[in-house]
Amino acid sequence: MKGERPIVIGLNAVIVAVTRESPRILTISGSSVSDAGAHASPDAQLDVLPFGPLDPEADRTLELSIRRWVSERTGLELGYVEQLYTFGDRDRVARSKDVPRVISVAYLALAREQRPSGSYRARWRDWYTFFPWEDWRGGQPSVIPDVVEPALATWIDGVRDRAREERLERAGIAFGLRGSTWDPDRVLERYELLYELGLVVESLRDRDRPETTVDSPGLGRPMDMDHRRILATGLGRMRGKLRYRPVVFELVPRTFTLTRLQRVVEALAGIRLHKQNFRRLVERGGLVEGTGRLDTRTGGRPAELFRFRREVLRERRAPGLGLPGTRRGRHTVDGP
Amino acid sequence: MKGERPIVIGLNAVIVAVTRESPRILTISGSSVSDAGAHASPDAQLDVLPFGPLDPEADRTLELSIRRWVSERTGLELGYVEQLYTFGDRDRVARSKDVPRVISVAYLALAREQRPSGSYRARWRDWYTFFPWEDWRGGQPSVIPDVVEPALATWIDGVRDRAREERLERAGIAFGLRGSTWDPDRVLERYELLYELGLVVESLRDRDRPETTVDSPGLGRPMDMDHRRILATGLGRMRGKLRYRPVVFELVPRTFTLTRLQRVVEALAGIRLHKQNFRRLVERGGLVEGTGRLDTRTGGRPAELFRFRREVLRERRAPGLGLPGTRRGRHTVDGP
DNA sequence: CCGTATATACTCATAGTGAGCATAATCGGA
DNA sequence: TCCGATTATGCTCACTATGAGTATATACGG
Repeated sequence: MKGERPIVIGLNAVIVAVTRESPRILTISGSSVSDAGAHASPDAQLDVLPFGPLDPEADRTLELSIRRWVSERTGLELGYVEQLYTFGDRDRVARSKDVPRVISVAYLALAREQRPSGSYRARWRDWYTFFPWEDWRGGQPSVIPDVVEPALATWIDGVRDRAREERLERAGIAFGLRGSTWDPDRVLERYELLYELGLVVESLRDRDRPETTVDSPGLGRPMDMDHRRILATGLGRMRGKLRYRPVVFELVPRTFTLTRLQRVVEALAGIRLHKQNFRRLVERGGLVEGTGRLDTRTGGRPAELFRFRREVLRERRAPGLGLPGTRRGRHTVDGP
Repeated sequence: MKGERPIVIGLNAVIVAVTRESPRILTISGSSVSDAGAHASPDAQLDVLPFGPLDPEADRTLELSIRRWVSERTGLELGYVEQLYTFGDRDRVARSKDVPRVISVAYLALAREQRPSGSYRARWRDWYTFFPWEDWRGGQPSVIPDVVEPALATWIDGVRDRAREERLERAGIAFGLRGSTWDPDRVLERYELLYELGLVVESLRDRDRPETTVDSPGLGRPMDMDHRRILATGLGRMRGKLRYRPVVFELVPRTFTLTRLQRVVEALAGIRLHKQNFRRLVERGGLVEGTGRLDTRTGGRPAELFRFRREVLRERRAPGLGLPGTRRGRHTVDGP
């Protein structure tokens, strides 16, 4: 019969900021995770994303709830906020039937980086700490040839015929092998594949015993529960969003040089962009306008300071920064 | 204090099919709405989307839950399913504090049309019944100049200066006025604007008394609770998805003529497409392959039957049917 | 005042896209 | 049998977007 196991609902936030060339997310680190909710793992070492229960009366909408409690607990005022995904797998928090089923409505939020305050043990972390294979700014990360590809090869050869073909194809698409292009957006797909392969600590933990916290070689810092999966979802969404909405501007100061803007995009997308084309895109696309002022601290020739042109929102249909490879064509890395 | 008002969680489905040139959604119509859940309005006339409570133990994931209960109640086997959005506004079901707060996780699903079976009072309805202003296949729907535009004008002139500018801009973007292009995807934006204007019956009901069920002139069939908003979200998502994922093929038979395929896309997008360019897109894009067989029942020259090329999924990055206006440029209607 | 570093401008080849013209294959009736 | 209507299919053209590369401008430190 239904109705025996209670259901609780929580809110979850993936809060993104960028410092210089480092994309960051807000995490709650260390031990007193249990402050955050009733259902925390006993493991004291793991990070979690900010989350908490939903107060059924306090706010008119879920988004307002998120904004309020992030602000109350960390002092951060969020800029752009959008609903990310609702996570509700039966065993995502615990496999026991004695523990309530937790449905988490996750939000993606952008903030200009500020030091978080408050009693909450919040801190910013570079998101590539959790996903080292996602940062291609310096070329292909070494974990891929060293660890991922061999593991994929074994996995692929574990079955035959049709099934083998499917694995081959899936691995190719996810990691840009065999003539496919590396697609920065497929973050979740890659994480899930690594999870399936058992390369990611969480999958061992979920399959075997909670105590398993072996450091997998170069495969990033784990998180508690399914929070790394939530984060992967958020990172993928963030990258996708970059393409067709001018969201970067939520992450940079009011005026900025084009190089600075480019660095922020590159940090998020995890790839290097062609400088001249980036300028063209952003200027001719009407996304920015010059202020006439210059920034002389750049090293060489001083750079003009630009600002975001809000008007673009009504002019163009989908103003974003089309990352390369939007159509087809291979992406080449363009050394720093 | 929190915790006094209970929270319940439900699942909600927007199930899409296309019959000939009519895009349809599955609705539960008529009186015994209360079968579907504990919290139904007393009004016997209104349609709802299929929805029900979540069984916390039955299925491993929410998506499996949706598939199971749709199949149990209507006999439909769903094809493509994706999570749509989670609706959790405090007063979405009732304003009273004595009624639990209902969080609904909505899914978008595609099905080839079949007659629904089972005790559930399910039926297909053309979705333009609910959104008459969204169907531009025969040119601009008359409600827009007749009803919407005058109402927008009044609304815009209700304030001054900056605020007026903002309204002007918002209306322009949503309905493609003042040099903006009609964007088929902005379904939710338009619905919400009409709701704010009070043109849509639901907004009167929510503001005043539940008994208000006046037929608004040409502004479509209302639904119970916020289900029409959910539907608008689904329709918008569906249209967006068309652009970059080959989802249409879930809605057509295994083989089809290109004209038939085009009609289905047009039905969903609510606009007419340029025939030759549609062919080019779909053929040269590698989305379909000819079967060699012909369909002679088309009237003029027989048309070749095509099938979907699954392989495209691994070849191209984002294979969809880029509707016109993806970049900029005005969309022209191309009379039937 | 020269080398280095960064910023900005311009060119070129190619691919995608909106629009329209031209040709092919069927049918029903004159 | 041939013609007009009807639908399918093929092709051209202009224009824009984009990936890539070359060239010029303006600062700094010696």
